Amino acid sequence: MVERIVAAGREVLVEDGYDAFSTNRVAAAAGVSPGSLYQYFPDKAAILDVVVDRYWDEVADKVAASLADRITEIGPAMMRDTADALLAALEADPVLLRVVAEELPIGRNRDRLDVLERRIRELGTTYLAFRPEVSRRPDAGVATWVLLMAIEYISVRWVLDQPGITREQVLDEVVALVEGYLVS
Amino acid sequence: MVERIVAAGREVLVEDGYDAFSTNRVAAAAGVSPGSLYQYFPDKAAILDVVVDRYWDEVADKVAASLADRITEIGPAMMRDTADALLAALEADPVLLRVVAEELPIGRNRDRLDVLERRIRELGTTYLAFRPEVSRRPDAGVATWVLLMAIEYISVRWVLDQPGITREQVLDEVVALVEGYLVS
Amino acid sequence: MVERIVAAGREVLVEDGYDAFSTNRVAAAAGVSPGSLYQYFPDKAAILDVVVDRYWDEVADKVAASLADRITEIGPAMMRDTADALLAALEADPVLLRVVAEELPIGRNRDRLDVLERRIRELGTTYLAFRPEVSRRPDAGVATWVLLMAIEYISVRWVLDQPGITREQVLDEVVALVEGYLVS
Amino acid sequence: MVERIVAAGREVLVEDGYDAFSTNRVAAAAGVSPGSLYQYFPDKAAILDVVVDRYWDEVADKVAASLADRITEIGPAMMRDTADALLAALEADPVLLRVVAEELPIGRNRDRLDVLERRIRELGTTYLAFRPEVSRRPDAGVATWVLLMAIEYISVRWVLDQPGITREQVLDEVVALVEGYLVS
DNA sequence: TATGAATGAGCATTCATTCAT
DNA sequence: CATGAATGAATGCTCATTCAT
Repeated sequence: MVERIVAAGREVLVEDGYDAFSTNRVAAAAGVSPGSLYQYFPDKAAILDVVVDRYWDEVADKVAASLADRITEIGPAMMRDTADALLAALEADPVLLRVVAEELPIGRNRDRLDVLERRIRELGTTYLAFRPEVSRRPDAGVATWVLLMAIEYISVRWVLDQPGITREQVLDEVVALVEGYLVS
Repeated sequence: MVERIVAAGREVLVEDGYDAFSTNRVAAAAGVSPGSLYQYFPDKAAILDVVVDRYWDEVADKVAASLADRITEIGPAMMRDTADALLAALEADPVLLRVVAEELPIGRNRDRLDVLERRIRELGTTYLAFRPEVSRRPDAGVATWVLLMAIEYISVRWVLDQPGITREQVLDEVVALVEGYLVS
Repeated sequence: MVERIVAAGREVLVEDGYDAFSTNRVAAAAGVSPGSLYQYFPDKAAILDVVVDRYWDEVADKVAASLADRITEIGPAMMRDTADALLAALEADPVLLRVVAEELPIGRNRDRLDVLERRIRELGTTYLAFRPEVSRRPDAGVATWVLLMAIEYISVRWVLDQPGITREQVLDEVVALVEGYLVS
Repeated sequence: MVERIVAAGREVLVEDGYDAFSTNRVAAAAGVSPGSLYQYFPDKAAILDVVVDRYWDEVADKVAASLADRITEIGPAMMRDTADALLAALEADPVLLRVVAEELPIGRNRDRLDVLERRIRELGTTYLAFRPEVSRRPDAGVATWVLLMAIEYISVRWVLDQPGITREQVLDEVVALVEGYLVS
């Protein structure tokens, strides 16, 4: 039932945008009565939270899967593949990405995103700490955060704004950005 | 009167968030009747637009002013000062920044931000085109876009999330990011 | 509940006139919340429509009932009884009649009235076609329309304006009008 | 100035209907400020009253003019010409007629119409009183009222509803109605 | 006189939430 | 558990009217 509701919520979001994300609408899409929603979720925001969480989890899982495949490698190729995986993950559902990234009152979702980011950050920090030859940056945690922000935003904006740059170019530039940063 | 309304709008936004930004609320804060709002603005969105425009204009003006002072210089120092100015501009009203960056249905503001970004992008593109020795990146337009996204988001997130990184560090890292990227 | 709302709507109309026919007013009179109105009616106009439809249906039913009783008869007596029935139907709620006939933006009701009129017109046309000896008028459809308009308006205005004419007189005159017209 | 306002009011009514008849709208159409309206009229309704009065006066004048030409004649021809004149007067501005007859909250205008009707009624009454051979109806006042209502409404509805009846037919039928009624 | 900015009560409508069934 | 009718506060916006200039 939770499944049904979450799926319906995502459907509404994708097909009609955040403005249409009303409890009645979601309930109707789920084929349940509005009252039933409140048996599984404390309020409307909670439903939205789960939908968005799921989305970011999907994205994270895809990137993580790619990362797992390349974890032994080091250097530009790994970076490129990771960025590629991120781009692919974001391109999988650009409509939902737009809603999530541009229509939502993000205050609510910030926390969840933070969790995700913290996870990646720890990963990167640990990685850089164990392979200090990769980076000349003084603080691995800081370096990871900086790169995380940069890559995240560049990827999202590229998918959403299509700023006249080819996919290959973005990947090249992201690699250059990371490499250049780490060695300086 | 337009002033009063815009000021009241900003006040409401800062003190109570976007959810409280209702016409009645703004009118009350301005000490006017709701009807008077419509003598100066076609609808609620128009008021919000002006408030947000003003905010980004303030930020842009501050960065531009700093840039004007350092225009002759080249290299890391200029970059650092510019990033510093941006950070300072964002730090001036972090509460409003949070509302503008996280609570607003950004669809509205995307256009405005695009304008701002396009302006900066042209500036950067031109600059890099005239001083090719500064950059090894193949496409000046692409390079500017990449750096713009990265610096913008890093700055905003640093101000909003205070991720346990000192101000000096962010500046150092931004400079490193830019320098490293351009030379690679 | 639909009943409650419609009854409340009629009440408001009768007691306070069309200007007071606001959703809040009707909801209050029905002892329901304004939101509940919209569970049963798409908008305010729909409520008004039903109230007015009901009224004209009542009038039509009363006249039809009288007509059914006298259908075998022919001539002045039937005409007089029918006019009597119409007058009685209109006199049943003169306050509502005034509101319906004089305060309403009739555009809405024109269509409904047209339906009613067309029904009667067909009746009359058929009747005259089958009993050509009753009328010398060349076109039964036209004759019915003419009489319909005349009787309708004379009756309504007599009830509403009370122009110093007795009830018996109006009936006499209506009969004379119809008889004289048909034989000339 | 009163002229300007009344003309503007009529213009608004004809061009945009009664819903658009707001003080601001009328003031704008008159090229005056809304405040100025209240120097010449106590309220919005008063403006509307004058506009509508003027309209009915125009109609009445035209009919009266026709009547004056034919006053010596007696019988069908006079009746026909008068009905013709009324039809012509109503056809002169069918848009305004529709607004006046169907969109207006007539309550206000009933009084004015009453005046007009009383005037005609007196005319008819006197006429019939002086030429008793014309009518067999017992009460000239009543007879005039009855005919007045019938002709008025038949004419208005014919112009507004165009019920598939030719102009010649209406005139024929109106004459038949009057003649038949008076001799019965 | 003429102005027009200001008013503010009022409107139709929505929707997250509740609770008796 | 599930329902869905009922809620009612809140919304964006209008417009007849006033009054200081």
